[in-house]
Amino acid sequence: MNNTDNNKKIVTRFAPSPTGYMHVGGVRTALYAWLFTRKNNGKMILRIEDTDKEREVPGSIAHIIESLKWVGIDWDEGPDIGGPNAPYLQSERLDSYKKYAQVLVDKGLAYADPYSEEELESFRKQAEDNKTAFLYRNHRPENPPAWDGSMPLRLKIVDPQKTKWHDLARGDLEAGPEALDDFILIKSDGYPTYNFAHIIDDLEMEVTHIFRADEFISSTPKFLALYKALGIQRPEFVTLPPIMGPDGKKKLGKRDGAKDLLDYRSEGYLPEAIVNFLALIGWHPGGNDEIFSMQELKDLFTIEKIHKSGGNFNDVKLNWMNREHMLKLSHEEYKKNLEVFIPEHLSTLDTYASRIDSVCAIVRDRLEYFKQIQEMYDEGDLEYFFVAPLYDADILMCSEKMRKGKDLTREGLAKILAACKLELGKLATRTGPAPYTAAPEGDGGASDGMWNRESIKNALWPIAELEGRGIVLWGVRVALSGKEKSPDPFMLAETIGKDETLARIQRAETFLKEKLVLS
RNA sequence: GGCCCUAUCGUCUAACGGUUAGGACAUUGCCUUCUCAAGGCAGUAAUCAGAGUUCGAUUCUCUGUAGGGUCACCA
Repeated sequence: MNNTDNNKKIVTRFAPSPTGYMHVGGVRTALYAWLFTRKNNGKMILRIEDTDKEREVPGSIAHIIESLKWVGIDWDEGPDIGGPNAPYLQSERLDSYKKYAQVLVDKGLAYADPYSEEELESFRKQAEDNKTAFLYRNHRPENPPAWDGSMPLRLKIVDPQKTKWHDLARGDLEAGPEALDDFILIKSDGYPTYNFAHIIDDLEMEVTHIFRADEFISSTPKFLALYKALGIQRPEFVTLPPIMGPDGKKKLGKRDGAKDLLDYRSEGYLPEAIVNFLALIGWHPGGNDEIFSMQELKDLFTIEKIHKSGGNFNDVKLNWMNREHMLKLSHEEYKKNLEVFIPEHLSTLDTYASRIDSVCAIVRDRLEYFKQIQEMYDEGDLEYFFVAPLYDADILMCSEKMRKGKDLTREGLAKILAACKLELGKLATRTGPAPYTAAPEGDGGASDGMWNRESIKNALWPIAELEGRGIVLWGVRVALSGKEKSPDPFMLAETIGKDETLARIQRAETFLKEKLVLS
């Protein structure tokens, strides 16, 4: 608090345009600004750049706000909460732009553009034919008409020269005089262009640091010319490297599959993981750590560590990272997140409440994002936890390889299952703590005859050693799950409970015998 | 095409003139094992190219090459 007294308070802004949803590139810009602001006890402003009425998409402002909030980004002033610099919609700040535009007109640094669209187009074509860059200033009207608001207003570049400037993230940058042209300040519809509006707003809102995307580098000379014309000091530029699509060929954009940020929410990604992942495309604190919480990112963040080169958005690694964050969740948090995606068909069953905790624990190692539980369901890998499965004789009988030379008939397997049932029947019904916490290592709970993973294993083991592990454990497991692939039989038995375990083994036994008689 | 930016394993990256160029994801093999998953161990894999500066370049300079951005009454 007291160490920044001598310095000007840091003010940043995130200024999206309401032209649709928010994608990961935009979020990353907001994230860096936010990390920087919060680390330095600054102030963050949310401003909506809605000067293009054509492209505006209704509802996007609310959608953007929701997106930002989801990943944990907040702001001190904005259209939703107000503030001393209100309004925060550019469309409501037209008077300001007009005021500064008039200043420039009075100074002789801005003038009305009298050309029609067709005339402009022919100039452009001319330049193209001559293989030179089109510069409006080469066609600047000698005696422009007075600006009455019906024509576009352009900035007059008086002395186009090479421009040099410093960017906090990119270092020293420069551009030739070709980058400087008489650009439009106010459009003929009365709205300002981005180029003009953002500079006025940043001035009035006293923004000190502009975090922006890579594509603004090329228009920076124009901004600089405007700052100069207005006679004002510019904020610091912090230009972020681009995020490329998975193929690394193109800047990630909506057209190239950049998803709506909120899609990640509906797929069961954790906001912490998204933030962690995004933070590390284009920035790294150094060292070998990769998993960071929002708090850690905030503590570690420095502009100096922002990269210059672009990075790819690789969702395979995002999935890995999401799992890492899922693993950090407490059981209760995990369960809460998971249950959103469990089909109602299952969650309304009588067996659901007593088994879901255990299912959470089993599923923990297997999911990279919560919606994958639905994929499990679709594959038939979830239902058997709650409902007795149907059997397939070929699956119930394990493979030759598993038998390790031993002969096995259906009747033989039925007998083995009967023996397993007998042994398991001797165990007491579980009365202890929830199964997901009752998986003691070693012999804890193994000798007391309680129904848990360890005691189940001990009950089954002698039979498995006698008849062959492959045959017995496979047989019991499939009797419980009905599936070729599933968690091990001990976990399954523990999860579904003693009664259900015995009942399912009985069913499998009967199934084998009946099948035998029938065939 | 003009202007501009960038360049380390397939991908995300570490290194701020001296390292056997490190980690992670992915991939491959092995171990564990009743299957699947998880886990453990191991392996393959990079400084775009060419000049210079330097005792020494991934690191600094230049050229080339490649990729990207931008040249709107869009932001």
